[in-house]
Amino acid sequence: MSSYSSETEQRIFDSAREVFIRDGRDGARMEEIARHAGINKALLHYYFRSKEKLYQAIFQREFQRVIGDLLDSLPLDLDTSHFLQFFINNYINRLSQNSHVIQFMLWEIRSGGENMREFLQELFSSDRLNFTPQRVIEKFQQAMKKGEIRKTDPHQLLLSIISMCIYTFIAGPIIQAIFPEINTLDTKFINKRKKEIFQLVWNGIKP
Amino acid sequence: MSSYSSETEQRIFDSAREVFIRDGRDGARMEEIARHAGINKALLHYYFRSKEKLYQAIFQREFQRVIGDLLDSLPLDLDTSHFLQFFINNYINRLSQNSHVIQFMLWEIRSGGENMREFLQELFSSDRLNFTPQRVIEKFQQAMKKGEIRKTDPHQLLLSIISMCIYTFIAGPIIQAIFPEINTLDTKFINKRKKEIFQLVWNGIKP
DNA sequence: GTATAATTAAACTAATTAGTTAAATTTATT
DNA sequence: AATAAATTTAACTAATTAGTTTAATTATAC
Repeated sequence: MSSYSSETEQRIFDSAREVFIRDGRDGARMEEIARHAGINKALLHYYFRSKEKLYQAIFQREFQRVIGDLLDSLPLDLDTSHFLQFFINNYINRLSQNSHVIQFMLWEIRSGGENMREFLQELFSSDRLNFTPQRVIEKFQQAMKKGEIRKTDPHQLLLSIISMCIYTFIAGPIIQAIFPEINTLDTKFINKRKKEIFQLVWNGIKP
Repeated sequence: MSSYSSETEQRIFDSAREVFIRDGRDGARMEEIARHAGINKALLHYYFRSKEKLYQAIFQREFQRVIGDLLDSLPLDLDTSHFLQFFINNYINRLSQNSHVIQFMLWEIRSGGENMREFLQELFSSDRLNFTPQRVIEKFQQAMKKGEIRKTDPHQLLLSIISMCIYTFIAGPIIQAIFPEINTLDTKFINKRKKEIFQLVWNGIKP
C-alpha cells in the first residue's frame, strides 16, 4: 500500500471518528464523513465497504487504545494507598482526555452491548495486556489479607471507584443543569474530584 | 374529552414509551408505535402532531414522575446516617424499578442535554417538589457544622453517592462483560450494592 | 336523528440516505 | 511511455420513513 493511499485512509479514520462522535452511530452520514476527509463518497466506499464496517473499525481502534493504555499503565509495585491514588488519577486523566470514548461506550450500551461484550472478552483473555481488571481485584484481596484495608467485597469496591471516576464525564450536562456552579470540564473541578474520590475511598476502607 | 378518546391517548402513551425505550429516539417508528397501540398512523398523528412532540411528551412525563418521586420521598427528620442509608436505598430502588428512565437520560445526554437542562431547571425552580438537590447539600452542610461528619465538599460528596448508585444501571452490559460472575440486575447483587455503598460512604465521612 | 368527534383505509408526497455504477482523470510505479 | 492504482464526477437505484390527504365509517353527544 502506497504512502499516498494510507494517508487517505488515515484522513478517513480521523474524519469518521469526529463525525461518529459528533452525530452518533445512526446520525453520522457517509457523505459528511467523505466531505470532511476531503474525498467523495465513492472513494469512501472504495476504502470501507459499508458504514457498519467503518464504525466497527473506528470503535474498536479507539476503545482498545484507551482501555489498553489505561490498564497497561498501572504500576504493580505501589502500596495500596498509592496504587489507589494512581488508579484514580490515571483513570480520570485518560477519560478527560478521551471523553469521546465514553460516547462510543454509551452507544454500544444502548444497542445492547453485544459488540462490546465480545470485544472486551477477547481483549481480556488475550495476552495483549499486562494488567487486567481481575488483577486489580487480586491486588485488593492481597491488601485485605495483609490487613492494609478492611475486609470488603473487592468487586464492589472496584465498581464504586470506577463509578465515581466515570460518572461526571457521562452526566456532565445533567450535573451542570442541577448545579450551575459546577463545570465538570474545568481542570480545577477535575483535580478536586480526584482528591475527593481518593479521600472518600481511602477513609472508607482503611482499617 | 371523552373517556373513549383518553383511553386511546393512554394506549398511545404506553406504546410510545415501550417503543422509544426499546428502539431509541431515532430508531422508533411511528408506524410501529401505532400498530403497538392498536391504531393506525393517521390517528397517531391526529393525537400528536409529530414524532418529536410525542417523544417530548413521553420523556417529560416519565422523567418528572421518577425524579419527582425520588426527591419527594426523602425524609427530612432522619439523622445523617439514616438519611444516607435511606437516600441510597431509595435511589437504587427507584432506578432499578424504572431503569428505562436511565435510557431516556442517556439519549438526552447524547443529544447535548439541552432539553434536560431546561426541564430540570424548570422543575427545581418550581414549587412542585418539597425536596431539591440543593436541600440535600444543605443537609450535608448542617451535618458538618454539627460535627456528625468530617468536613468535605458537599457537592462532591453528593456526586460520589449518586455516581455509585446509578453507574451499575448504566453500565450493566460492560460490567457483565468484564466480570461474568456479576449479574447487575439480580436482587441479591442490588441489595449488596446498597450496603456496600453505604458502608464505604459512611466510613469515608464519619469523623 | 343529526351533528360532531373519533377512527380506519389506502394511497400518496417528499425527503433522506446507503450503496452502486461506469466513464473519465489524475497520480504513482516500473 | 505504459501500466496499474487512486480518485473524481455525477447520475442512479432502492429502501426507508415522517407526515398528508381524502373519503368512508363508526361511535358519542345533544
